[in-house]
Amino acid sequence: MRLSQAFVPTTKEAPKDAALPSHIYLVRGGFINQVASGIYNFLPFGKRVLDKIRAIIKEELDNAGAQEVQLGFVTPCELWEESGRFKKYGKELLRFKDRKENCFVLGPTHEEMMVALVRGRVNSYKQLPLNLYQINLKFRDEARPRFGLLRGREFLMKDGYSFHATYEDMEREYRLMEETYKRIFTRLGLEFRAVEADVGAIGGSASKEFMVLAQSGEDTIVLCSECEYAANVEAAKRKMPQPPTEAPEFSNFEPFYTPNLKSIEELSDFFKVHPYFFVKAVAKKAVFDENEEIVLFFLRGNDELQEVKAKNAIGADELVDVTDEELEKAGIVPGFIAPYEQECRIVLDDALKGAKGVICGGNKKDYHLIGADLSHFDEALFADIAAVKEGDLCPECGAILKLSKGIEVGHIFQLGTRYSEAMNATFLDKEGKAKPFVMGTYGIGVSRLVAAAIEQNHDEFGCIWPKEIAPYHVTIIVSNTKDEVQVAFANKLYEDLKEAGIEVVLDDRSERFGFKMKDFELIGYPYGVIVGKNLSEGKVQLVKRKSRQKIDIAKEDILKAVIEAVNQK
RNA sequence: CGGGGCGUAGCGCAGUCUGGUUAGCGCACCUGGUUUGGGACCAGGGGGUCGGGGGUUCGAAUCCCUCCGCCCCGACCA
Repeated sequence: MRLSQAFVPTTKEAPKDAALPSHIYLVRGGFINQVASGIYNFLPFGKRVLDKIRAIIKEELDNAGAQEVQLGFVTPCELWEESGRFKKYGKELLRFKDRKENCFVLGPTHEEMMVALVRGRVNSYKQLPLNLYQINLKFRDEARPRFGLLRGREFLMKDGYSFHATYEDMEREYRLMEETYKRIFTRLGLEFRAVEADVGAIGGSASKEFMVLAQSGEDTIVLCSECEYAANVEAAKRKMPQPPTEAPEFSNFEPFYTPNLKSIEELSDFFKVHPYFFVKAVAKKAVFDENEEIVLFFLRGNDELQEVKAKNAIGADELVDVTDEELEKAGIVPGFIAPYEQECRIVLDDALKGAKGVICGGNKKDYHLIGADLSHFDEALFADIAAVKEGDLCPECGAILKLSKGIEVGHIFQLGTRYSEAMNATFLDKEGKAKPFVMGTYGIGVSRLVAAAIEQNHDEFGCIWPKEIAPYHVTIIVSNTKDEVQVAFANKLYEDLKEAGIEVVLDDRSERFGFKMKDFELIGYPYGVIVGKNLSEGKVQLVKRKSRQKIDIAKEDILKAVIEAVNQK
């Protein structure tokens, strides 16, 4: 491609609504532009990156035996009613009617469509297993789209669904997909982790998320400093913490006057006792399908509540905050809540099992109880509801755990029969009995990967594309387009590189040197060749985008040098 | 959905509080010239329903009402 003819509108300034590096550089570099909230156009270079990611995903999935299909983007409401998700999905599901008043939705995910496709066409265990996927547009009417391509409403996603006769076979496919995903993200040149995840609203038994490590990630992940253990903080476990100091000694179990002292920090100062020996109460309102109730969660004073784990522990749909007024109405004293004598449901964190000689609320304004003993509480009241924090110990090997931020770019689920049962999608097993398909589901955020790659790979000058997904491998910068010798040499090199199968652009625009260098850095081609004033001495320069280092190379050797650089692993 | 902010040329902004020539600046764009190793310079030029509608006023980008769009924090997020 000759840049003099390319549609790559780069700008010096970023649009004011771009905040994250990926958003700023993708817009400034002329890869994408925003059309509406959460909706983006892909310009030629952005489209090339997207297509490269897509091609790698397809190649690896096909290689693993999956088959690509393409489902309708507009899907009939009836299918969603069958699975029960029409009601459950909420406003994110964009619904509309056609001219004949038929109800449709824009597909946010395609479990229903895929089950409907397979249902009736696959009837026998002999036709299983089957893994079908598509790389197609999705639409979710997000309450708050943000971060450019990272959380859009319209986005490109690869979604795959596998169908099996048994759970064992589904688990085998799940492991195969995990391996395949690892190969995909490795080929994309990204630093990532596969982490244990919460299954969330989609349901199912086990799931793993693939996280691209980046500061700006929305997810917090827990990583072991020694072993392979990695988990989303929403699902992370830990080894039971040990007391950080010797336990305080209380001669009695009795109320203690603590005027206006509510926070653990204040109490810890007051008693000169480590927060670990306090019992912290977190009150939430738990919302269920049919009703809602106040639930009190109790933790060690140095722990925080992990809401997803807490929600799962009681099987609630969601947890919402409660006001002090609501608590008082229920006979609870905010700030001084004890795990004793409560009318409402209580849950204690596992770390409190067998706790003795601790300090908790007194169920009375301005009083705490010292010397409390929790060892007689019913086992059933305990659950793992605390957020794993930096410095906690690995549940697998006992080494120190660290926290990191990640961008979720892939998610694999052992789904089971939730959709096949609801939609009556069955096959006949060896005994001739009808059974629902055992399913797995596997997603990759394709357009999100474009942004994630930049979140992880950029500097103050612009994008630094991993080689596999760069829009082009190399740009030839003609320093002075009025210099016919430079132009002729650059043209020849351009043709030779194309001939050699290198993806190359020729910056033949009549711009000055600095302008072209800035564009090179902004767009982030892995390599640049500068054809400039040193050509008269028989030299050109090879620039690596990442290091921004320029190396003089004899003009006869540059072709070989570029080919070597691009092909080197 | 709750809280906050913004909307003036393709992009970034000033002007709005305190109403008053022809609405301005930088970048980008067009023409001519100079320049050519880090987003050049000189001269000339084009481009605006001041988000939409309504109102107040002799007069509205500016004040009032209303609708819309976009961004940020939070809630939410297979």
